[in-house]
Amino acid sequence: MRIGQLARSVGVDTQTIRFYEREGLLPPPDRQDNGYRIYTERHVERLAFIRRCRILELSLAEIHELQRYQGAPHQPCRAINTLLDDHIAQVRSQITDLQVLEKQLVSLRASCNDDREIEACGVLDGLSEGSMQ
Amino acid sequence: MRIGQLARSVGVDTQTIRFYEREGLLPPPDRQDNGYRIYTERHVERLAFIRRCRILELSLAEIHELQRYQGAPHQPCRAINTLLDDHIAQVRSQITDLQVLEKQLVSLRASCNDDREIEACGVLDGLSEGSMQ
DNA sequence: TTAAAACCATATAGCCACTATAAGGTCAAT
DNA sequence: ATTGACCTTATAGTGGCTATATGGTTTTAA
Repeated sequence: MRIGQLARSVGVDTQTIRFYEREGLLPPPDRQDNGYRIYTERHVERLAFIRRCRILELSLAEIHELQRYQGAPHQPCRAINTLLDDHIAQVRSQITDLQVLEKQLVSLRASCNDDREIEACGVLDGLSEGSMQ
Repeated sequence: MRIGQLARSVGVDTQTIRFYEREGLLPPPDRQDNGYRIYTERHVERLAFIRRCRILELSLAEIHELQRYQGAPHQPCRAINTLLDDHIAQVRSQITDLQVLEKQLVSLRASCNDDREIEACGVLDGLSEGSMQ
């Protein structure tokens, strides 16, 4: 199949496919005489794997690492679990950071109501004063 | 004061200050005969304002908008409150997205324990199979 | 048969908010 | 005279794409 069909069947842009190839995440496929890339079922699976990882917000570097593990099927899989644990920890810390942020924003917002003049705006005042920390 | 002192007093890199100037967030200061930038107390306040906004993860575009409002002190401040409300909504949606993500990751992680071979790794399997959605 | 539409190719720039590097000028102290 | 700390500009890199420009190829419809 050609790049457009691969793109449609996995749900990505053709540009993204070429980008993954350049980044070494997708093996370079054979070419037709006219230079068009020809993909196989393996490429579909490989691309779908990448996409599933990306949905989970794994970085391209982490995906690369996972692909290396796939090449050594008889190694212990602890490193994979560790990679995932680290990623989960990262997501959790992002969540708590954002929750702190949300509280700060809500408290700032509470310092104003609509229908004031900008001069008297509690929000702008909160941002201008060093009272924020 | 020169750029280094401004940077130290607000806690940013000198590069960042020049970057804000290029982006139009910080007004271009006067220069000494040798070309060095000379800053005033106003610049300190202005830079600190930017930094407080950035801590709250407001974008440079949003900060720009806030600065425009500061120039019109007798306009109603509703637009400012709306800007903040939108930002809060955005942060909240990021949080819920990340919470969904965390659940998916934890459930994937639960499909494996350490001490398997990569071939049998539940995590890698979950990523390879289309069972994820 | 020809012309348009749809597809493919490469190369390059843009997004965001910086951060890093290179290459050099200025100034005070030793 | 030289070291070191400071300043200057210009340019490239980060991540993961996405957009644009420019041009070749194939398919489809008039």
